[in-house]
Amino acid sequence: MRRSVVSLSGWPDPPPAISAVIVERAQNPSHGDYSVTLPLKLAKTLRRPPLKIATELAGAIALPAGFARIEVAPPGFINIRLEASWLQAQLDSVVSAGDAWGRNDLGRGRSVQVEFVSANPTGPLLFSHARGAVVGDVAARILEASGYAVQREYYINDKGKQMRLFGDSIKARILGEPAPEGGYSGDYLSDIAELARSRGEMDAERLSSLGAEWVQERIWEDLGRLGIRHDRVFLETSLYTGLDRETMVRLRALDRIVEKDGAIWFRTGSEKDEVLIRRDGYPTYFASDIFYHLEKFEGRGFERVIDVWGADHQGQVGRLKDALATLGIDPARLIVLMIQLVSVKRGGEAVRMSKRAGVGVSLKEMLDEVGPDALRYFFLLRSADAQMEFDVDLAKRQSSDNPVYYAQYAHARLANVLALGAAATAAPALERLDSEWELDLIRIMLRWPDAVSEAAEAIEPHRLAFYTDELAASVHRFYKNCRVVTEDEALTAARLQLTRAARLTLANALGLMGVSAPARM
RNA sequence: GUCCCCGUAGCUCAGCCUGGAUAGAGCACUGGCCUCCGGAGCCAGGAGCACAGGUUCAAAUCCUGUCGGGGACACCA
Repeated sequence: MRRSVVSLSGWPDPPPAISAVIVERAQNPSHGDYSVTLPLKLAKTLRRPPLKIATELAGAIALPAGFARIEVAPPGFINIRLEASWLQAQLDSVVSAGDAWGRNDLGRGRSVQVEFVSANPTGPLLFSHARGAVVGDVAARILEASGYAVQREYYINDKGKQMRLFGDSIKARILGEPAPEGGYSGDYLSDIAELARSRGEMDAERLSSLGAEWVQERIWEDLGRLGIRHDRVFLETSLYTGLDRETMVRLRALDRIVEKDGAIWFRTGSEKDEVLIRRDGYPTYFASDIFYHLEKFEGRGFERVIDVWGADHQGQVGRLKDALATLGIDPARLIVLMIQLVSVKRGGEAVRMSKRAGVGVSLKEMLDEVGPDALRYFFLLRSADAQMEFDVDLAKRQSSDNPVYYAQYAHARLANVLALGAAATAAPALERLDSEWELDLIRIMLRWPDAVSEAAEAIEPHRLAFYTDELAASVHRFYKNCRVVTEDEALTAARLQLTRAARLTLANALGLMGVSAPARM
């Protein structure tokens, strides 16, 4: 429930007399457009019945133009209703806003980086990667629509054990030997082995980069099909050209470094210190994360950084923020979106997801089966911090009544009507858009800018999908109950204007989610 | 054992941050709706806030505890 008056963007300010008190948007249309609960809250302090306070307060308010009426409801609410004419009049400004309808300037040009996917190129993307990919991408889109300067980054851990293991695994595959302990064993290794053979490549290190290159191509391909592109790839190795040493020096100067057992530790201040540099001289993930984030904030100057991480990295958040704070960076500037696990069910059975073993459902396979639009919408219909189950069979079977088609169909219907009414030239009689369906549609439409800014503030992409669903439902009801193109030219023109505004809103909403808005389907 | 996320309708999920007026969708099920812009649609129906305390005029929402599911607590990545 919105509490602050200023965030009711796109809606007229409530009457000045009550702007100073708390005005909320009514949650139930039958209560009006705005509601005030202040009398209930004041009742105790004033030691008077809330209904009396409400009546007096309501009586003292002179409604300015645009407002129809103010009424009191037990046990002490004040409800305020907008004039239909005000709602109708908004259609023109919606239509003329075009693609910009719904955008806001919350970010005021501030720079923010969204780092997401960042899977190592040792195996193709799995279905489980898709959730973070979609959430990260849509978070970036929402921030862009809210006036932030956004950069999308893909981080590759191109140093260390996994890459060596990957090379060894390819080599083993070429030689027809079993994969090394803890190595990779998916079918795709055979393709890489084939490629390596054709090039006469046998050196494990060369094999790992050859394989990584091959896999990364597939990753870009899958992401491309999902409508996702990154602005920049960041290689872990680039952290080790001085930044690592400088950071260690700084931490040491801050007296946060301890050496023991042959390793170098970060003093956390709590019981348990954390290893930064292992006994074998290699930095831990914790260390590279510190270097990396220092580089983001100090090196590149991002004001905010959003990391999209799997829930299994949850333990890392606290200590990374602690280390950043130590280095003088406000940890609130780093926002970590924890993407909870997606479990996959197929044939009524849980499917195990393991990248190294190469089992599980690949993203490519899911893209082939359900398509990018349905896949994106599916993930957006869940909040990222809730675990979810995905039934593959259900997704395939339901592909024609997937929620995404509901929204896309609403858009196609409107587009169809607009094509049909393209020749209309009469002046629109907007005041005749007075049915419950038409006014309801306008009300929902006018909430679109708030849906975007609220999603941006909370960084919760799923809000868009739920808004879109609601909008689509209202569109379908309007379509069913209000025939647009008729003999009545003035009404036709008015409804065409409403149709234009609704189609635009739906298209912008789908567009922000990276879902297509087809004119026919 | 400590920490994080989750527990809302038969199933999959919103709502919780910022407490308000009969708790919302989709799927499934039941019954209606095409002389009329696309039935991938519309209308109607039943059923739910894990449990127990607390705070409050008011709790799905805030606090504490219990139970249940998942995850994290490495010189792994």
